[in-house]
Amino acid sequence: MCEEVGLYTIRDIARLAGVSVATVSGVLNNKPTIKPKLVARVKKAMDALDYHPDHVARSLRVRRTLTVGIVIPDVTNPFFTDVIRGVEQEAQSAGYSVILCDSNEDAELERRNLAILFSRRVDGVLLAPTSSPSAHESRMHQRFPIVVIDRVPIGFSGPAVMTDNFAAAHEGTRHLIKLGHRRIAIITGQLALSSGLDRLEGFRKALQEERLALPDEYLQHGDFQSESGYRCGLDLLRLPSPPTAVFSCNNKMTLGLMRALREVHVICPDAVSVLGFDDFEWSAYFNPRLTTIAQPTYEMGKQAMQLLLRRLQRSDGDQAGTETVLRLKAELRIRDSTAPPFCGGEEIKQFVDVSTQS
Amino acid sequence: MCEEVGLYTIRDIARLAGVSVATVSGVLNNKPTIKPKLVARVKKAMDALDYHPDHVARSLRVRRTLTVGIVIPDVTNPFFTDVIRGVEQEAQSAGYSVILCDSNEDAELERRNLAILFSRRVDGVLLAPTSSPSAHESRMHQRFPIVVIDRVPIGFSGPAVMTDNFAAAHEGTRHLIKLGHRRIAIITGQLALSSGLDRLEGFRKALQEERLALPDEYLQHGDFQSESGYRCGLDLLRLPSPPTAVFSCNNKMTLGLMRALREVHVICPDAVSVLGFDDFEWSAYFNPRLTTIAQPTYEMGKQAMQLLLRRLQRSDGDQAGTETVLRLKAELRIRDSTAPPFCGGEEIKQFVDVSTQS
DNA sequence: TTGAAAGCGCTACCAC
DNA sequence: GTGGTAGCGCTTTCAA
Repeated sequence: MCEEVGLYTIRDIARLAGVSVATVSGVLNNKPTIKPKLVARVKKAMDALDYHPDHVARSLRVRRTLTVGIVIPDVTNPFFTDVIRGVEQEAQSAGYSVILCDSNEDAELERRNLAILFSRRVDGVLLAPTSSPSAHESRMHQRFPIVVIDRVPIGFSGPAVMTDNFAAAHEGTRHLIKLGHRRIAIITGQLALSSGLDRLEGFRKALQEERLALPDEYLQHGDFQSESGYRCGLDLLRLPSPPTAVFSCNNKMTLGLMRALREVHVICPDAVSVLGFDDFEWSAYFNPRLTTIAQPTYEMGKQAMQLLLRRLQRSDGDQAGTETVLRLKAELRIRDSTAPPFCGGEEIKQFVDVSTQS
Repeated sequence: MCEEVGLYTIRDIARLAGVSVATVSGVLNNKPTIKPKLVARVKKAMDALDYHPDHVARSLRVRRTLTVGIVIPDVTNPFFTDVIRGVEQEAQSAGYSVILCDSNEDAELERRNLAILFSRRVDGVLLAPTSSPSAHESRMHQRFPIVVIDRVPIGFSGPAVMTDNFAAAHEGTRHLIKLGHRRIAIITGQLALSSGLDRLEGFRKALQEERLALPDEYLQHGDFQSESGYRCGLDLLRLPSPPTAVFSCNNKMTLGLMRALREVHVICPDAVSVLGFDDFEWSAYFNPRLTTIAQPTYEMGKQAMQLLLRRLQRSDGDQAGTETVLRLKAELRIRDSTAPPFCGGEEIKQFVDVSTQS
């Protein structure tokens, strides 16, 4: 029946209020030059018809959509949903809407999503890129402001906000070392991504500072997916001389690693300590409770959106502006999955300060 | 410098290809009446300029945006992100984009989000409503097709897709009963939501079938938030005669419940069994591994989007159509958090068939 | 088969 | 201060 309920236009309002469309438009845009009396009349008419201005028409006219796109590899990963939440919050309060695109860790899909977003004339984009080196060379990057989050492809330059992965990994590794571990392994992410490389480098640095070796077989190349954590974990545990501690570079891989541990009946932290990158609501309920490096996810989303908004503000012109890169500080959350090594075949010596957190 | 890169219009293409704009438009819309030769020429011109048609202008003209909105109470809840993933997938392959709105469990925000989506002239909306009874009376529900997911407010009628909560709760509770539990408590969600009420009813039914009592103090009213699970859990555990099993009606509340258990040093499942509604990737890594009722989340998202798309297809006219309600089947995943009751002060008798799953 | 022109709902300019 | 009107980029008659 009332299918076309409420599809009124500015002209309907104008007619009902007995003014011109220009006046109605003025009211919509809070033009201060319109007499209060008219404003009231127009508003009354709007209320009467429950009028909601057509954002599409407006966008076409003013050449701004008040819309941003966010392209992420996996909506299902709690890391990204926390980020999204921050973005959403910030967007809403600035009057923006956000179009969500899941690129499914697929560079081609990412490219296509960016094209779609361009067609839809979003004002800007937040992008957590896939690892494909070619993706960021797309022409889309010239089309609208992009703020990269979490991870930048090696060689990319432009505005970005992420965790200070180097420092975080360094701190986490130091925690392991202070516990007394000497044989420490790492399961890395893609090294073509800053988040992958920086974490490895922070890890390396901490080892070097203590003159600890990193045998090739302790350096396992993962890809941030659960499966790789599992596979690498298995490889490590089956080594003739397995590590006494493992640093897993993201939440998914930690999951895989824990599965591997369970499968070969290696008890954590008794036989091997586990330090995971990424914290999540459930970390404290694991068996054992997971020691993690918590990224400031929500904050990351907020900051990224704010950064993007600032770019959009700036006269909509020179996007070339400053190439801001924000590095947010992570937080080490020590729980039960890390402990001093258990008679690991080697010297368990020196005072072990478990409570250290610095 | 090249700020305005690629903002070409259909006229630019027409000029370059030496045809009229109508022809270009025809090519864009795959009109079969255009000579292949011209099509080729136009396409070449498009490629040359890397032309991407303005979706905004198109939307204004054809009065369809190929956009849907999804309004959910919490992007951060893995239940919803799995749903979103299903929606996204289905939307992408149908050429739709999705605008994400987090209503933060706030009825007023939900209402506002719906209004914004209407202004943006989305073709339809997927809505996981808050519990406020008034929300679904909004005029917005007359404006565009809405498919409700997960939970419908009591009294709502319209297309919806959700889990068969009654059956799922019934099956889960039977599992507890078969393990030998007699003193079984429940922590419910909002009973003004179908998901809250139906789970309670399924639970009740299973109890009644076995002539088991449900004392008032075993019926704890939660609100699907972690905090309420914690509070209700504490109340239950401090009862003079505490239950030997607790059924928690969603993932967040289960989390709170586990926290309560830990806090009062009650061992699960030795002292009390826990059955949680909602499964997630991490359930199997909890201490203990959680027995859960897994909803078909991804499927729910897919089905909901498909249902919506079908509505949109149907001549864009009679939305009044059938009031389809899909009830998807859940799956009981038995793990370690449920076990036979431990000399709970009462008779532990009869044969206990732990492996049952029917 | 192709092209010219009207118009989607809004804003912004200019004339009153 | 207010109103008439051109035009944002596209689709879609209708005429040629």
